[in-house]
Amino acid sequence: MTSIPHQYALVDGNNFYVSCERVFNPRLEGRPVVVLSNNDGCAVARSDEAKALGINMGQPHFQIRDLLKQHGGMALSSNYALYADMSRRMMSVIANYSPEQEVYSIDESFLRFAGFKHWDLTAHGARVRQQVKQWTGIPVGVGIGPTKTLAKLANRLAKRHPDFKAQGVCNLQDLEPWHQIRYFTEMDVQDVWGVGPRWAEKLRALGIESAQDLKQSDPETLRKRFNVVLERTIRELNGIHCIPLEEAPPPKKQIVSSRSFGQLLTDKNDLLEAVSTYSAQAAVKLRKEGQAASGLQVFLSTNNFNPDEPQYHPATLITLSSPTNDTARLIKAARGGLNRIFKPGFRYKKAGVMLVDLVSNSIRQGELFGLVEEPHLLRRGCLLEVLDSLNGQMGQGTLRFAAEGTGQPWRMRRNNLTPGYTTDWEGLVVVNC
DNA sequence: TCTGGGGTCCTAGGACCC
DNA sequence: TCTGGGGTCCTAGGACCC
Repeated sequence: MTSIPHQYALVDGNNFYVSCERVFNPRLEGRPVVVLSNNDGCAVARSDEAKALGINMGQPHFQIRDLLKQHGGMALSSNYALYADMSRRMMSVIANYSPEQEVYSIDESFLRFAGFKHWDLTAHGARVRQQVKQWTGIPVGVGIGPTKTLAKLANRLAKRHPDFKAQGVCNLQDLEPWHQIRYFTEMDVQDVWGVGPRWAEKLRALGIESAQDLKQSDPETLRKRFNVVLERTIRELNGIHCIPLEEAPPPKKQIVSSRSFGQLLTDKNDLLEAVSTYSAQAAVKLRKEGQAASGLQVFLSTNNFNPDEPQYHPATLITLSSPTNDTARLIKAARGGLNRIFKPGFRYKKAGVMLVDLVSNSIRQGELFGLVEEPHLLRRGCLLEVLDSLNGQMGQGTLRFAAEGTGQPWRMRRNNLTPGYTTDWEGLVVVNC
């Protein structure tokens, strides 16, 4: 190959949720801190100090409570409004460093560098890092490589390997081939993007244990034993571009809103309220996406973790007569579904609503027998717009449907929630001089 | 006592059609 | 005894990601 291929960077927030909290509460620095999942269930983000204590991703809160206490640590409820807003800020800073950006997740962004041949990309990466830190307070790691998979791998080195951790940037182009082989050989095959625990186990059984082993495997053979996804990963490890940059997120194919309850539920009315609330939440997402749903699935679940408990995990799909994004219609469908699957005598832990068969609002077909209702539909549309805009300004749930209930005994636990520092006037940090 | 939530893609196999 | 073949669509299950 004569020309230098395009390069990709992966910029990724370190311990993102914890870092967001630390920006506004310096007392969290230097201590083990975890951020908990919904319902304060398990650890979904950990500070370096918490990782050093051996706290794992997804570990239940009750298992680590004492350990944290002993070490002066903290467990915070997740403050999603804060993280989403900090993410938006971080992404907009990163966007200044390339015309092509993919926002891959709440804390990760790919950049593509085409026509940057004469640039020192390592220095460029260092500038991204410095500026994100200065402008948002979030520390990030930067990995650079000729494919997205390699950029991911480089990012992992940047964040974890002692040789790069201090600078926080790793550009694979800077490494001599023998050097690269060493790092790839040190890396467990499961740490390659696209290889999960199941496949790692199967691969190890075939003698493929490191990233280097996988890189040198035959893509055709492994495609037959696994699938085309793993074949692509192998090619990407070898610098062959297979996974494109997605600058605009493709339209969603399904929208899920589900939640474990703060307590086990037996009363059908509580479940009806919960399912109505989840439908309303899903409907908001649906309208933001500019889509309408043709189907709605309702599901219920008892507590999986308790083997002594009688288990019941029903689900049902309701097909709507025409695609809709109207909260009222979706709530009605969901309640109908719940009535179908609910059985008394079980203690329910979780419920959810899934919107499926989504179609774009703009190309949506009129209902065969619905023409008479057009003016009515227009009015509904206006009503929903007002609802969304009011809730957008005043906070979700300010205005809601009666079916969602007022007591909401099933609401999730969030016992240690920090303020909405950047999204709520009440949450503004006050500095006493 | 206490164990998250929201997505995507791929494949195999069955149903159905001609 | 003997019972086609090829194509498409749909679904469930399994894997992955954050």
